[in-house]
Amino acid sequence: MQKYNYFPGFSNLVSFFCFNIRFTQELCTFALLKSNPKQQNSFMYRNSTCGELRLADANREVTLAGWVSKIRKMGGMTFIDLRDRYGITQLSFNQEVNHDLCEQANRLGREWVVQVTGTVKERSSKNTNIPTGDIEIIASQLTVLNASQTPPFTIETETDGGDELRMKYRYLDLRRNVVRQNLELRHRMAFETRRYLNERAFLEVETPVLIGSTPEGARDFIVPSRMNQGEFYALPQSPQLFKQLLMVSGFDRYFQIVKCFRDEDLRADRQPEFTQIDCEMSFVQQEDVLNTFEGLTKHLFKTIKAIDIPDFPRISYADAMKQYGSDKPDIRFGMQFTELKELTTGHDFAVFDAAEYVGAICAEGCAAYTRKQLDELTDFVKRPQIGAKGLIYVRYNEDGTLKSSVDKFYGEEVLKTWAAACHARPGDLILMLAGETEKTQKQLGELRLEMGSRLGLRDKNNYKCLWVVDFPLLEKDEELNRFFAKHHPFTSPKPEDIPLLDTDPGAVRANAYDLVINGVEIGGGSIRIHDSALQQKMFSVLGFTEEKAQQQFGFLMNAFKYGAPPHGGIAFGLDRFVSIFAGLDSIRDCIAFPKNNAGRDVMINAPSTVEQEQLDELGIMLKPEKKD
RNA sequence: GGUGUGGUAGUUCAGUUGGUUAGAAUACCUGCCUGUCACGCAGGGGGUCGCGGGUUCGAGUCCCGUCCAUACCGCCA
Repeated sequence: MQKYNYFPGFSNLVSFFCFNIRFTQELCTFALLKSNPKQQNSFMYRNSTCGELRLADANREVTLAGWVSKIRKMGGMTFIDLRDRYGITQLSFNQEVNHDLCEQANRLGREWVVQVTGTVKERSSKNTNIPTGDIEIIASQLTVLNASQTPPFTIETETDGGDELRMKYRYLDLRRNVVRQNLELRHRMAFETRRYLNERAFLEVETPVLIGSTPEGARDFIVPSRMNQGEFYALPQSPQLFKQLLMVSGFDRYFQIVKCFRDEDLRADRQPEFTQIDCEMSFVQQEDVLNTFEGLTKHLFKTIKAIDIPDFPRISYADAMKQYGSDKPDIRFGMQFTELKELTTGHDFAVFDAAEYVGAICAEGCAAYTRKQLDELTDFVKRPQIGAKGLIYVRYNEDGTLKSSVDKFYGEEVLKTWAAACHARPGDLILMLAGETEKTQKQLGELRLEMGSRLGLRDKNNYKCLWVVDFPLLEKDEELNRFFAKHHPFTSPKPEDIPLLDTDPGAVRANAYDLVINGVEIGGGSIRIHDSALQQKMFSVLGFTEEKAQQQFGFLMNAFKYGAPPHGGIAFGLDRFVSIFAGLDSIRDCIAFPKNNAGRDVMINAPSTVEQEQLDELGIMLKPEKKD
């Protein structure tokens, strides 16, 4: 319903033009605005943006273009908030000064695209909430570039739209300040990453997106090949093999900000296509990689958020599991585990006596927790997702007395030894879980995070970085009774652990490392195997036959025969990195067009069925739908 | 594949023990208003209560199924 067509016959031409101009401008403005905002003056639709005019510009005649954000009709006067990417500028129309123009302004609607020419004037009543609040434009000419339907939700910072609707109309959602700012942050982080790596002689090299499928790791997205019927490409889960080949080629320092694909179920922090800052270096050891990318991380914190981060602490995988029950500990707060197995056995309490592991955390100042709060915590750990059988607590009261849920079995003297082991003080609450070691540590880790949240110890603006090192090389799948690579099959074992490959593969540690920020795994990498014999050995431990290994990774092992340098690398998840910087709970908010929980793009409705003709060309026949 | 939460006006939500014509705010439309900036005031339109079945004299409300959304578990080298 276009009430006013100001350009009958011309509107298509105009919008085509408009698009081209805007597009060119988008590419230039970021750099231009920094150096000299006035350089934009020569563009055809506008000579200023809605964010730049100030009191100093008073009496200038300017032309702006943008979207009608709000109209306030006062009777004889009308005010319009005109919005573009750079901000909001108030347009002022006065019936006494220009009756027809004011009438024209009154007929505009939200989100109409207009061009306005007028004079910058100091406001008689200023708005201190916006940067342009000291001035307004006394309009002399108004052109409607395009009308708009009423948007399905308000395009404001505090929108009334829910997530589902915002995703369906993502192009409108992206007009909102908060969402656009997330993408601007993403741009700056990618830009600073390129600057930092470029200054250190890294080359950005593009690697193919249509590659072959490999059995290890996540499920591949598969692309049928028309020219090779019955055969399929796969989309890369990472450019892993190619970046290693680039090292063999002598590129020495490679990086790429690159889309990667994994056909697995989604989460708030997992999308089927995501972006990695993918890096590889030659002639380096673990220490070199950690220093280089600790430097990158510090550079980003410094340049983007103006925060100086001290040197990152390091923790071994084994210690992380023992102290935090997680391979990505949130070290914004302490509350490390205390093992109490020895102090709990021999008191006829069957649960503890039978348990392989008894662990405790000490929640400072929580001794006064009510029955209800303790029940909530018990329910929390008993949820199927966590799966603990129950929760034992010990209150260390302010008066120094101790009270526990297992008083029947343990006297106060024993409880005191627990409290001492946990470094608990009067006023603290000790929470205990028992059971099989690995499982219980993970459960206790979840409880620790929950307590950290409840106690407000996980401040989004407090950043704690951590290297987790010495990951195990292999992980045993108990069901299949075989080993899988924990990182990937090209990760090198620690030299001193190589003999264990034959005797105790599960105990072999890898030259692998993860960067963890505030309990989020931001990046991970390893020093690779560069010796074809060791690589062959690795494949055999992983249960590949020689033929199978040759078939899947033959090109890599062949390449290693032609002078592969020692090399290693790392990959950062850009989406997660940005969402940590932006304080977001979900990576979707820093992705322009994300997928929903079911892997759908609800805006363009993908995935979708294809024409029979397309299937025929590919030689693909669909299975009939299952009928039960 | 599993568990939890949700689905009511364009939108965000409320809706009591199952009981009269399903409400609020906001958005939208109309009128009034010359300094608003969350403008204000008056009025108006707007509903297949996700869908299907069942229980009941009677279902937005209870039961079963199903679809959609979302968080998590499995999965994610």
